Amino acid sequence: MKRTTLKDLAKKLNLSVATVSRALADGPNIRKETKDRVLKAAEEMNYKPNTIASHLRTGRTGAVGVVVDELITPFVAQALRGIQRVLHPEGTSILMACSYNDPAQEIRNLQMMEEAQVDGLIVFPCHDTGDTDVYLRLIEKNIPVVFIGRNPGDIHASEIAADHHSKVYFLVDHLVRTGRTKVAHVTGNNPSPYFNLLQSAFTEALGRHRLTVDPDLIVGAKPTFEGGVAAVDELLRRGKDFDAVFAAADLQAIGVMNCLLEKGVRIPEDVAVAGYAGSYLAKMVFPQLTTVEPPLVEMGEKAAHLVMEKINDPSAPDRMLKVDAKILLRHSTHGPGYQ
Amino acid sequence: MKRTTLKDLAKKLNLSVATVSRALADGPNIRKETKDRVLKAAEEMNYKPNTIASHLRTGRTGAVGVVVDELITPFVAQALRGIQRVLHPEGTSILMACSYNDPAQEIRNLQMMEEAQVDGLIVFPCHDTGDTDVYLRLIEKNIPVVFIGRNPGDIHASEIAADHHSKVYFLVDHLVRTGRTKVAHVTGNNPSPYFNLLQSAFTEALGRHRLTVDPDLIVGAKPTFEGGVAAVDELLRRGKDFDAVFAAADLQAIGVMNCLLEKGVRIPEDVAVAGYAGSYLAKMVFPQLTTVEPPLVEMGEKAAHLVMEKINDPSAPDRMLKVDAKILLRHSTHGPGYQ
DNA sequence: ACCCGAAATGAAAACGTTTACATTTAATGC
DNA sequence: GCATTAAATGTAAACGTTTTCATTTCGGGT
Repeated sequence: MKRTTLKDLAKKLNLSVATVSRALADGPNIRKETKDRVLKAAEEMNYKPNTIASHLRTGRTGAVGVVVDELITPFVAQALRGIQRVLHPEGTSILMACSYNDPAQEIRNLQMMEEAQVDGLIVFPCHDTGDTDVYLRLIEKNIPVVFIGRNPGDIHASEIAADHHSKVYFLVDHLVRTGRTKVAHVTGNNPSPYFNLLQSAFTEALGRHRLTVDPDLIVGAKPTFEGGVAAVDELLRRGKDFDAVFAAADLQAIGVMNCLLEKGVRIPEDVAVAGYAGSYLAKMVFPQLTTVEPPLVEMGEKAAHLVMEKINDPSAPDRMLKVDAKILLRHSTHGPGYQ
Repeated sequence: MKRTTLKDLAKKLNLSVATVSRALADGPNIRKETKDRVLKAAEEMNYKPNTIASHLRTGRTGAVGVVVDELITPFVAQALRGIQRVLHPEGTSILMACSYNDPAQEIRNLQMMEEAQVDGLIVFPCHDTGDTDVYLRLIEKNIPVVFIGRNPGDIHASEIAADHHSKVYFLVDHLVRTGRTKVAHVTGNNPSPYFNLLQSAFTEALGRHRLTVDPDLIVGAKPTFEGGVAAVDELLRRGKDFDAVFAAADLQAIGVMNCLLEKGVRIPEDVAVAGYAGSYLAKMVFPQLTTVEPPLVEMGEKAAHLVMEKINDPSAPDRMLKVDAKILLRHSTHGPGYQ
């Protein structure tokens, strides 16, 4: 059986389509009594508004696109929780696409979002950023864009970011203060503003203790478990001694740990391992991993709020929100005995 | 500046809207020459079809809803990869919603999908299934539904599932053959068809070796890391000796491992640990976890194909596809020396 | 040159809302 | 009781496609 439309309701109630429409949108200019009549009939005839028609008329799709760099890590998963928590109650749905850390795919995803005519976009950019033209086009089209975690290039859009510098500084400082002098750093496989930022904080923290960075103890690797394993192999190949590893990504740190343990190295007695931008994964390994955990759910919520704000009021200004990441000192850097 | 419409193109080219539309949809009944003219003009005027209008006319949204039970585990993440790989090239977008293992949220998500008028649905049902009415309503509305992993209740819809029984049987059999006699089992916190299936295979495999199941060695726990930790605490509290643990979920198994290691228990020397329905997470812990890995990407692809098939031909039959999960024997059950 | 069928194009309705504007009804003040 | 204004309802256009049906154009066979 066909679905009920406003027309059907109107006919049934001897009203015009307009009044029925007004009765359902609870605006003014409608008599309480007729409103009730309409609501009752809508209930009876199981009326469900055709959102597509509404979209055509209003020029909005009620959907926000979420383009993520990856999904395997809980990073995005957690943030999505915050996003969904804000968006769904507002009746906004989430159109998702994953880029799998491939800039070309990221661009395709954005184009798809453009075609789907989303009302706004929340983007977790890939580490390696490609072309930024799509972003500029979207922004020119007045589609609000909010970045989480990174901003590819210098795009004029809202952004939610953690204060990486101070956190990395604290973490590395902590490693040195607890007696480590030969700290290795596993960074990204390609230079990016993000990884460069972490590395400079790393360098700065060591410098504070009059330690110079040994280039042989800096190794680039994919931000994955396998990257961490490969990084350890590379470090060992280089033959320089190290008593701590600070990895730019948690998955790397976990790979580092696994590889070291495999080779009989004790953690943290022989080598301390610290990760970064982690999540509950860090708690699942043994020994549990010291890391810095951004408030992912909160970041998602903030991003969602920002995008909704801009959707509802296109003249709203772009905003750059800083969030405070939590430093979690655990056994991978100081063993169970540490206070 | 306003976006270009068919009308604009028609006016510019002195054609009717109809012909322009036909030219762009590459059907028959259009002269090669005019088609080229239209295409050229469309390019020049940067014409982008208004998909919303098209949706209204065709009654399709070009979106498939994906409702997932959780996101933290790579389970769904991997399957999504398969889904996206199939759907995106067909121009179908993915409307996502996560239920966070809350049946009430699952129902709300499904309602949201219904309102968004998705063309079809792929669902990873929660462990605890609530009301199945929504499903029945969706199916009655001729919205194709494909389940992955589980089928909540006995709903007449397509389904992609792994052959759990034989895999669990194999795994438990393997534990016994490698010398374990007191095998504990961590199952779900609430009885569900899925967990019951695993447990019965577990019982059957032990029975084959004339081992009876000690009810004290069966413990229910949430399918999470914390659930695994709690399960070990409970087992130790009960005081019965055990030399192996088979956990129904990988996160549980990892929690079990972590908790045991914390207490100085050696894995696998003292206790062997096996998980189930895992993913690359199992490879990240130390020692690496023995588990059964469903072909997640493939399952996602199959689900996507099934849903598209049914969207394109509503009379297509429902199908129940079995996939073959991979058994991964690793160090958590037999140590590095094992062949 | 004429007719016929096929191919190409045009006219217009339809999809189901929302909303500006016009009209009717009700309420208020004198 | 009548004018004035506000509230409630109706009319109809619009959103941008797709598609049915009618019309025109074209090519080929006699």
